[in-house]
This record gives sequence, structure tokens and C-alpha cells, in this order.
Amino acid sequence: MEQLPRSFFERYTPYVAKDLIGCRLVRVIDDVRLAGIIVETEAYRGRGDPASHAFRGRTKRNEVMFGEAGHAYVYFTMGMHYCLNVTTERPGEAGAALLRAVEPVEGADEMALNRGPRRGGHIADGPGRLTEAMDIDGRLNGEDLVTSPALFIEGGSRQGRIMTSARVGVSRGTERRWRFFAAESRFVSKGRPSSTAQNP
DNA sequence: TAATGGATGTTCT
DNA sequence: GAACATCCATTAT
Repeated sequence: MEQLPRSFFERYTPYVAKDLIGCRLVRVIDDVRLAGIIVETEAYRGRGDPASHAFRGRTKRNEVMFGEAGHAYVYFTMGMHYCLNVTTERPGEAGAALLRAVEPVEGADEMALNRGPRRGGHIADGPGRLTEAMDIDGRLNGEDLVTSPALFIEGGSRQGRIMTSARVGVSRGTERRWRFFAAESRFVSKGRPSSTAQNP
């Protein structure tokens, strides 16, 4: 499969987030591939989206969201975990798609090791778990996923039913159903099916 | 199976 | 000082 081109990311964020379902997230460490099928994402935009880090404008933390699409936005949250996003929209327009869960398909054993002994069957079903399993942290903030050999996304063809819900863990902007997940996958993080995806 | 609270850094009020 | 795009262990049902 081909690495996704810049044009894939330079679009309305909810479309990008929805289309990422079924694509393959790849992390290469010392020539070893760790990869998973993306099964759950969320869309965050800029001004006008009160749940977004970019809602109040550019800061040191979120500046990647305002730059070129197709870059990694990795931030540290809750004093504990990293979360991985892919930037979207045209330059100057803030946006990012949060990758919340993948189904491990390459290097699954390695990913389980990265998660430690208390994983309890949860390898990459949750944004903090995903980054831990794939060894992603602040060092990769700003990485260009269109050209990077260490972190990128390959196109997918697998298309099950995609469903939507309100975004997880946010208290504002809950009227937007900008969480997308593969309906039949047992690798999504949580939440209950609520409606089939229409054009967001 | 569901609800609660702790760990812990960054950002904003 | 509070809230937060989280996860995990403990407690209650």
C-alpha cells in the first residue's frame, strides 16, 4: 500500500478522520515495522470548535496544528500519557485528527511488550495506550508523516460500517459527532454505537 | 459491570 | 487553583 499523500490530509478534518478508518498506521524502529489498522479517530478543528486545543488560538503546544497538513501533533496529557494526532486543513487553518485506537497487525508481540505486563489484553485501544504500544512520544511532534521513514500512514481498502458518536472525554462541543469508529471492530476503545456515519 | 479516585504536567482563568 | 482529547487499581453492586 502507498503512503498517504499530502492532499489526503489537506481537507475538512471530519472527512479526514472518517477516511483514516481502515488505513494502516506504521511505526518503524530499527528497521522493524509496528503497524495497526486504524479503527477509531476523532476530529478537532480550530476557531469554532470549543473542544479543540486550537480554539483559543496558537500556543507553543498547539502550533503544529496551524502548520502544513500531514504532520504529527503529539502532546502530553493528564500528566501521564501522549496522544498522537495528524494535522489537517490548509496551512493557516488549524485542525487535527486524533488517532484513538488501532488493531495490531504487524509486530503485535513487540507492541504488547511495550505496553508492559499489566496490559490485560488492551494493546492499543485508547490514545494513551496506542502511543505506548508504538513507542510514540514528544520526540515525534512535528514529524512529517508524508515523508518520514519512522512514522507514516498507508492507505487501506478495508471498509466495514463506520459509526459516529460524540468525542470522548470532552465537555464542550458535544453536539458534534466527530468520533468515528469501525462498528464491527473489537479493538475500539469504548463507547456505544449511536448512529451510522453520514457526511459530517 | 459500574462508579470512584489517584497519579501528575501543562495550560488557562 | 481548576480543568484537562487518560489509564489503572480499588471498591461497590
